[in-house]
Amino acid sequence: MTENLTPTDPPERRDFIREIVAADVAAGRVTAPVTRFPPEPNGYLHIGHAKSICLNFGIAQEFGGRCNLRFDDTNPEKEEQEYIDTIQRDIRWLGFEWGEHLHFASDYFEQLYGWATHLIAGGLAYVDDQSPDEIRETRGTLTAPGTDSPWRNRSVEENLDLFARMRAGEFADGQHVLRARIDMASPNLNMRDPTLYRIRHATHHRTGDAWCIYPMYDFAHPLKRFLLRLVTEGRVRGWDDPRMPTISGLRRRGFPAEGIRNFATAVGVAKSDSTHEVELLDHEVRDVLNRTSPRRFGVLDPLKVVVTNWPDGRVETMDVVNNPEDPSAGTRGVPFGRELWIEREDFAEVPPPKFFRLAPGREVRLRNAYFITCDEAIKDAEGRVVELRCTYDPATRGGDAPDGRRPKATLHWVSAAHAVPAEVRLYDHLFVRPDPGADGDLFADLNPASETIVPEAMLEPSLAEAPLGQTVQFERLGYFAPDTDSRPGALVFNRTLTLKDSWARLQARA
RNA sequence: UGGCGCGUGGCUCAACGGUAGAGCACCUGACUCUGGAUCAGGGGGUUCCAGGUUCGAAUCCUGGCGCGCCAGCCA
Repeated sequence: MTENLTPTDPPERRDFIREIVAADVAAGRVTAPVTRFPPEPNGYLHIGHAKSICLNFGIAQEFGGRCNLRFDDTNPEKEEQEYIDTIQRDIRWLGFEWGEHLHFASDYFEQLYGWATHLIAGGLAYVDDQSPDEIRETRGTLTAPGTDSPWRNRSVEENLDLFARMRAGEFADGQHVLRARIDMASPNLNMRDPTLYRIRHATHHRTGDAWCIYPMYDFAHPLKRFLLRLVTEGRVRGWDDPRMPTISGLRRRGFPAEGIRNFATAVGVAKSDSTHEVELLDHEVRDVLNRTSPRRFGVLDPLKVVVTNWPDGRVETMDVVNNPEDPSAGTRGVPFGRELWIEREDFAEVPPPKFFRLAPGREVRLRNAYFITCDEAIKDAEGRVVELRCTYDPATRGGDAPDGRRPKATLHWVSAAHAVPAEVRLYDHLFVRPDPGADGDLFADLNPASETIVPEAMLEPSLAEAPLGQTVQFERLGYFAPDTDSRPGALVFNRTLTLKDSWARLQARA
């Protein structure tokens, strides 16, 4: 037997569900809660599932109980083994474990069938011969009651016989259906004799052809179809596209599991349906990444700098801190030479007010390297700046001046002779509005600029073997993660998130 | 012209009959070898409206108004 989970510290404030569980435990009604996460294996898990996973597994953990993973696989036409595998991988990646408590609704088909038989025997269910259209027409409307099916009052014996023959495969799809006998006039549409079983001659991914009738379930889940369409119609790179709000997509984009868990905690549990600003997720993710991600230098839009007083061919290795938030992360060597790449937007020929970076005649610090002063900007025939001629101050090695002078800006840089090129993919919101599809056409709201490809960014050489799963910070730019498309010699990075940028905000206001 | 759920700062939510709070966002200052991070401070609410119960109502009651979900042989 798998042991129950070890209790962890409960969150500071309890939501109403945890209140109920705590009260039940205190009153001795239960010793340890058993929760469940019941996905249907018809797609990839998304951020909404992540919240549910954190809730159910989280409660189990906090109270020393356990959480069952139960697949609701009752629709053979939409479900696939691939989804079962990826769902399990995603839950584990988030940091949760169900041990041996893995279940499938399909394991209980026989039991479910038995219950259905009992309902029939008790007069609570009947076999209906109406067509789907007829059933819809007789269900009534929001304001008008439905009407009884002509088959509603069959004898128990006849119902039992028909239901057994449904199972035996004597009928075609749609010929019969098993319905609960409740109230066709109920103001609650869900109570107007809901369908319990339908005939589906299809091969189930687990039970094969053992069954041709399948039970119905009564949840509702708006997102699924929505994401599926994006995938099947080729609007994104797949279920794990970094723009997709799936767990696999967030992981590929570089979001850490801890950030997603913290988000789930932060949004808490409300009784009503809730939506949340993406900013909150971003905030939690930045909070984790700021503490944990190694710093690296990468230039997205390279501008050549030639250090004219630097001897040709000379290379120095600068000692650069890996993470100022975490001294134990140590330092690394980064080569520095006569020719460098800096970010094009870090130079302005005519600097606007409050622009602190490089400009003709101005001195800046190259992070953990030297101070440089721009002497000249070289332009091509169209007047575009193509190269900067600068001089460095040998006394400022490491980034500090003996005379104590402090430049107003510190720039990231990459040695041109050692740089490794990489494709970098920048992401923006998948949709141009928070309620995509509200006007009826989901695809009309797709953001055409949700992905921008930078074909040749220049990265420091240590990034040449960036391992998958490691999100790094490109200093001053944001967080980046190697994409699954990345190969040695053909690196691909995803921008996870930008850093907050008060200069960009200033510009946006102007 | 039905059922269920819900209306609290810009956003998402707390407050469970006893001084309306938090996080995010925003603004200001300090600090800084990332215009990042961090720290300190600040602006912001007739709790949808109208009645009622109560010493006291965001909270309970009544009636409005508004929003969401529900009419698959999907889950």
